[in-house]
Amino acid sequence: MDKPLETIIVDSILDAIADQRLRAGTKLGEQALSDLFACNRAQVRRALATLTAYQVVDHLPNRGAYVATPTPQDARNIFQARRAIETVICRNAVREATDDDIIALRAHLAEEDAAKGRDNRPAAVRLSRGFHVLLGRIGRNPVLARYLEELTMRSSLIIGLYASGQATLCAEDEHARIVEAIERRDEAEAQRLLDQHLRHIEAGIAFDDNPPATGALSAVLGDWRG
Amino acid sequence: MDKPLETIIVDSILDAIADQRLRAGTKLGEQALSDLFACNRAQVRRALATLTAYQVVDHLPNRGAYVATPTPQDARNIFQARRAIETVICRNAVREATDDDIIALRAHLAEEDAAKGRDNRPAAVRLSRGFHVLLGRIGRNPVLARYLEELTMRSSLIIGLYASGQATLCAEDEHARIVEAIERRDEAEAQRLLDQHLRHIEAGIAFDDNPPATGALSAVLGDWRG
DNA sequence: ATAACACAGATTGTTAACAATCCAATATTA
DNA sequence: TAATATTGGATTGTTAACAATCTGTGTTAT
Repeated sequence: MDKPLETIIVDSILDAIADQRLRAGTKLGEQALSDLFACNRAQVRRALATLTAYQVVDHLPNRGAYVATPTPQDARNIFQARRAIETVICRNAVREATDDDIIALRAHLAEEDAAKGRDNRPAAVRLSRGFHVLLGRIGRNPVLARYLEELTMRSSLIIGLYASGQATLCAEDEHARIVEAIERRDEAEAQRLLDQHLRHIEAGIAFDDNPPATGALSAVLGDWRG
Repeated sequence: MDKPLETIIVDSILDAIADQRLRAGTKLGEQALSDLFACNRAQVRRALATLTAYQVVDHLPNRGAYVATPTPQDARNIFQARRAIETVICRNAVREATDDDIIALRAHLAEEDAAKGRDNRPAAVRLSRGFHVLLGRIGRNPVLARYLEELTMRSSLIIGLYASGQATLCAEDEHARIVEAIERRDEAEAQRLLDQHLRHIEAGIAFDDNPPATGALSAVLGDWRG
């Protein structure tokens, strides 16, 4: 079941963006990527077209592809969209979560807790997003889940741009309270908590400083071989 | 301001799908498309990658690209997503619609009415979708607007598949009532009417018969030169 | 010293030829 | 006759070479 290489390239870059290893504005050179993934430029080119369609990459004609740099206005729109979508996902989750789903959620909370205890920020970032993505899967609507994945990815870019320094990760107790509400099948409360949670994240963003630093591509996209 | 050709190909195909000129399941051969748009296959290939990312095209490895064929389950998910997204768009529209926006909405209603009067079904289909897209623009959130465009496109495929015969177009008086509510700045009522409108469309779909007919590509994508 | 210009290297965009895969029609065999 | 093999044509996937464009550097002229 070897996946097509183009999929691997896309997923590797998406993972790197979600984990904040790839920062906004980083150039994604065709040659660099084809070297990294040991393939020809055509495949890289198609992968970049896909990522551009996902709006996590900006493609400037004759200049190349860059990791998208959301503006503050984008950020507001993205978080409004997240509230619209995640609210419904959350309602679905309350209605349709199985016992196994609840177990998975609790396990995830434990992982988040552990990562924060170990002061492992990269893991904490990944797991923080992972909570929302997991909720998306439990919501049993792949259409909404996919949009949520896109939006959480762009949220990672936003947080990396405008809140890199502070502890702007999802507060884990907010996640825990949402899980409790889902377990109680308290639809209204779960939705209220999630909406508030998203507003907290958005409020924690400072729209002033923007350090557009960029790192070496090979260091960041190292071990893509599953 | 000549657009890149890839964009023209993508938009042409999207327009054809939105207008129900391209039906679900139609094969999009690379050779046929490069002949039609007078370009080489590489550009067609990237355009198809973009359309695949938009989920309006299915790409089967070594077999080619086909216009997506949403399942009944897809349809339910898509309409739930539309309700989530369009409800928020509608609220935004009520809050931020300018006088010019209202004028544009009324003009659109008139066009819809005229097309229906002339029994011009292709135009009616296009304008019916156009109403929702226009609402999306007035909502002033490009992120939500883009998702809505994707979803209305897929809705066109669904209606074409499962409700081709009947008069399952948006009832124009429902559109009119929504505009009136927006004009009155009656947020709750506008949202209620829109939600109901979407439920009506969904209810009008019969999930039994599916005629996967397919037409000639050149007849359908004729005049792409702006 | 600054600004405009020109050139060289690097990067993206395009094209055409070649390889691999699939599909349908025909031929073969029980 | 029905099921399976085979074979030819068509379609997709890959590769490499070539053209166009951009970026940065160094030069020249004011």
